[in-house]
This record gives sequence, structure tokens and C-alpha cells, in this order.
Amino acid sequence: MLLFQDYLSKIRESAKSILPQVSDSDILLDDSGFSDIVVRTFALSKKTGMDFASIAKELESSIGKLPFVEKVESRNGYVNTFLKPSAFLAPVIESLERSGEYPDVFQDPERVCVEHTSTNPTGPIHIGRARNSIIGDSVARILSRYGYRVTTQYYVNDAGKQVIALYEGFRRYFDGKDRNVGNLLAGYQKIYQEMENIGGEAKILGPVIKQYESNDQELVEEVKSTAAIVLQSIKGSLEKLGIKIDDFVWESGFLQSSELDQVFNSLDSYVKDESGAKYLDLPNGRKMYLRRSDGTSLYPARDLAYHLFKALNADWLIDVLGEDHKDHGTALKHVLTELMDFKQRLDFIFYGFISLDTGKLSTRRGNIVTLDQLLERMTEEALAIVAEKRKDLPDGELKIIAEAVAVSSIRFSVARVNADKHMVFRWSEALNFEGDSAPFIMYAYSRATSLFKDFGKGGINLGEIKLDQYERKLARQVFMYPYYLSDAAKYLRPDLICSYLLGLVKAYNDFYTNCRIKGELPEIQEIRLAINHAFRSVLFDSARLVGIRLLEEM
RNA sequence: GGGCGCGUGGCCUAGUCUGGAUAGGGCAACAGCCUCCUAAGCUGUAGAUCAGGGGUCCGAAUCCCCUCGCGCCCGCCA
Repeated sequence: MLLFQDYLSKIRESAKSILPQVSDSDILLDDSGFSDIVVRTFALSKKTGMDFASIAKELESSIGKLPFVEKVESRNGYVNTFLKPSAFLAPVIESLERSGEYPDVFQDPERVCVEHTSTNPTGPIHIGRARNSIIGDSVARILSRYGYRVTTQYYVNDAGKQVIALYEGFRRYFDGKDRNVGNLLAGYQKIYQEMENIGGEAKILGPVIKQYESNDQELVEEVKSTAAIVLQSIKGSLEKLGIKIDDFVWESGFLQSSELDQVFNSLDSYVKDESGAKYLDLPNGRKMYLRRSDGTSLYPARDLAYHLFKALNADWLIDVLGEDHKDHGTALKHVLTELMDFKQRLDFIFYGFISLDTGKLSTRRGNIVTLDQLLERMTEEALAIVAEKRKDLPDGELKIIAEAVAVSSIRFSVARVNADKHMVFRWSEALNFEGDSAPFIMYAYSRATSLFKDFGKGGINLGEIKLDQYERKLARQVFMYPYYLSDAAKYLRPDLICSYLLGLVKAYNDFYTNCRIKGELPEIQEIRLAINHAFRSVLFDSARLVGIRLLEEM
């Protein structure tokens, strides 16, 4: 959990001590610009039967006495509370000096396992799949910053039809050739094409699947090692984006496993039989098949087993899944929590698909923009721009900047959109580095660093200070970080951090434009530099949560 | 057909959970700002029946109902 001066809670407590009917939703951070914290008296008026004016009067007297409150004004049924400027700045600076970060954090004993990506290793990772990784990695970083003990995990599908097709496609068409990702992908696409032509995958894939499911260890290992080659390339692409996954768990490991036995044992009284096949009835009238009539296990059974496995080392499981898995996820949770004795907290993050302006993404049909292609093209574009802007820098520096811009841009443009929304990938948008974008954020950091290097971190006496509108707005925005961080952790929403970053940086740009350092009185310089330093520290902290790579110079 | 989700200026997006003060940003367009700490920045102009209709409420982008459009799911695939 986060440790900081939580004025919002203090104001809520103060208000409740006067009017017990006050609820948390009556008192909120005010982002509309009217005040810092606002009390809405409409609901209260209904509840208490008092009129706006008397409620406002009561609250004003109570809230106004709090030491960090500058003034309270009532208007149109709102009680607007303004905090003292020192109340924003002092806690941030104190915290930074004490522990090096703001807000401070108290380690939460809860262990969280974030499962993300888990894409079938049948080809290079593309921009659609990468949405999963970007969301998952950001959520893991946010929860970790919040104080949870977080590990990330990739569930590797090396036991299904797709990877068997990958294996078989290569064996049929490329046998003896180099077993690299390019040839594997070509074989995979070719075998799917072939299966369409002949009219039925049973004929081509059937015998191999049968052999696989007869638990032919040699074949299981062969398929796994084929998948491992593609997985290696996926890992490499993700690492370029700064995404490193802690554990890789192979689905083939659950084909015969104690967890799988446990699933069938504990579900024994619910399992039904249909000519040898085993299934469960679901609340929505559908069935969840666990075993085929030939006795081999199905994906839902292995996924249940996998969740039991994850639960061995975690108190809270989070799965990042595409929206196509919504029903599966809901059913899985129902079975685990209602039919089995599963005590861990289980949450899903579902995200909408990304399509291209040329249509749906498809690895099989070859209609994809791979992460590597995207990164390469964006780095080129960024390099051209930075080379134009910074003719003074050597090529090596330019390249580092261009790569940071490309990586940050990809991550930010995906992370900033609410997971529920579908996205359409457009090159023209991807290659625009202005406005609400990663470079906009990165640039502010470089400016702040430049000021910091030239003039230092300033200082304030922690008593009363006066701030102009730009200084105050920035100090306020810096101070508010923990509220956004807790919401992002609570609702598993990296996009909230992105909104925060944009607001923070807008406030900084106003500050930078309007508040000079050079030529100002020393006491003004000191305060401005202190704000600059606080901003720089909090930006550094928050930007890394969504994988933005900040540079001291760009 | 049933279920889930989405629909906010030409384009992208915040706000929807928890109903309230002028619907906030950005891109593209137009007009400005570098003898001064980084102009990937800043200022201004123009642009919105919040998909449509009905309802609840003192008050609806937000809650409820219906309709339309788009996406996804409805396999002894994963």
C-alpha cells in the first residue's frame, strides 16, 4: 500500500465527524478546475433533509479548520476546498529526501501472479498480440510499485492443434532445411492453406494429433522444441520493448499431471458423461468439455490444472486475455470458485482486438504487422526526426534516442487506450510523434533534467509559500500521483497512468513556458527548482510504469 | 438467433463503475510565438443532435428499456 499525505481521506473524516451521513462518493478530487477537493451536497441534502446552505455552512466550519486547508468556498451546491500550496509540495519533497521516492510504499504480503501474452508460438508476435504483453507488463509494474510481490508468467501452448500444425508444416515442406522462424512460419501458413484446399484438416493433421495424444513422448518433445524456437523469437521481440517475463510454463506439462488429477478428483460429483466424454454443465446452459471420449484431456481441463498450479505460489491471479476468451474466463472462474475449493482471488483483464486498416490480423493468412517490423520502421522515422532536430549529436546518441522514442511510442499508444476498446492500427498515427504521445512526455523529462543539471534541485522552507497559478497547478499535479496510482492498481488500468502522465506533462509545459529560472530572484528560483525537481522525480517514477523510456537529453 | 463488449467534432481519445458547475485532450485545418533555461513545446480560431428513440430524476454522455451499427463468443479447437 502507499504511504502519503492523503488529504482526501482526512477531509472525508472531518466531514463525517460533523455529518455522519456523508459518504465517500460525496467528496472527491476535483479535476474540473474549480477547486482541489470538492464536496457535492446534492445527495446529502436529500439524505438529511437539510438545504444546501446549511450543509455547506456546517462543512465549511469543519473542513476550514484543517491545517492543510487554505480556504473553503461554497457555490451552486458545491463546497470547494482549496489546499495550501505548501501542502502539495512539502510532502513530496520530504518523501523524496527520506526514501528517494514519492509516494512511499509499504510492502504488501500478497503475492500476485500476472499471466500475460501466452500467445500461441506459431509465428512472430504481432501488434495485436503485443497489446496483451503491453497491458500485462504495465499492470505488473503498477502492482509492484503499489507494493505487491508480483511475478509474471507466460503459459506456452505447446500441446494443441496449432503447434502440431507448426511442427507438421515444417516437417512436410521444409524437412532438412534450417529450422528457423521464417521457415516454420512459412510451413505453418502452407499447411493451413493446404488443409483448406483438400477440405479437412483431419486428413492431414489427424494422424499426427492421434499420435501426439497417445502420449508419444518423442513427438511431444519434438513439438515442444519446435514451439521453443518460435517462443525464443517472441521473447526477443518483447525484450526490445522492455518486457521481460519471469516464468514460462509449458502446457504439455499438464497433459499428465497431479494438478490434472486433482481437477478431476475435486469435480467428480459434477462431471457428466456423454458417450465417454466428460463435461460440466455451466450456468449459461453451455457445457465445458474436460475430456474427449478417447480419454484425452481438453484445454479447459488443462487450464483449470494450470490455475491450480499458479495458485501454489500466489494469492491473487490475474490473467490478461483477448476478448475472445471472455466466456472461457468467466466459465473458468465459475468452476474454480463455485465448484472447487479455490480460495485465491482471480481477475481477468480482457482487451479488444487490434485490426489493421486493411482488415483483420491473421498469422495464418500472413496479414500482420509484426512487432519487429513496427519497431524497425518507427525507429527509422524517429531517427530521421531527431537527426533533423539535433545536428549537434553524434550518430550513436541519435540512435539511442530514436530507439527509446520508438519503444516508448509503441507502448504508450497501446497502453493509453482503455482495454475494452477495439483499436485500428494506422501507420500515419503510429509515426506521429506530436501531441498526446510518448515523446511529448519524454521531452518534458529532458527539459526538466536540463534545468536540474544547470541549476540544481532548489529548496523550500517547508512553512508557508506562495505559488503563482502555473507553479501551483504543477505542484498539485505532482502531489496527486498516489491517487492515480492507487486507482490504476485497484482497477488494473494502465490507461489511468497514461492520462495522469499527460496531465502532469501539460502542467509542466505551462510551468516551463511561464516560469523562468534565469534572471529571477533567488527565493523564486529556489521554489521553482524545487517544483522542477519534484516533477522530474515523479515523472520518472510514473512513466516507467507504462514502459516509457526517459532520456536525460533528446 | 442467444450472450458479452463497444459507439463522444473529419480522425483518435478522456469522462460512464460512484448522475450534478463551461463534455477535457490530441491529430488533421487555419492564424501566431525561438537575440531568452531544449519549439518533439506554447498561444489563439474553427469544429460535438455524447449512435437514435423513450423512461427515471430537481438534474443524464453517465442509470433503465427499445432500436440501429461494429466487434467477439456460442467446437469432444485452444
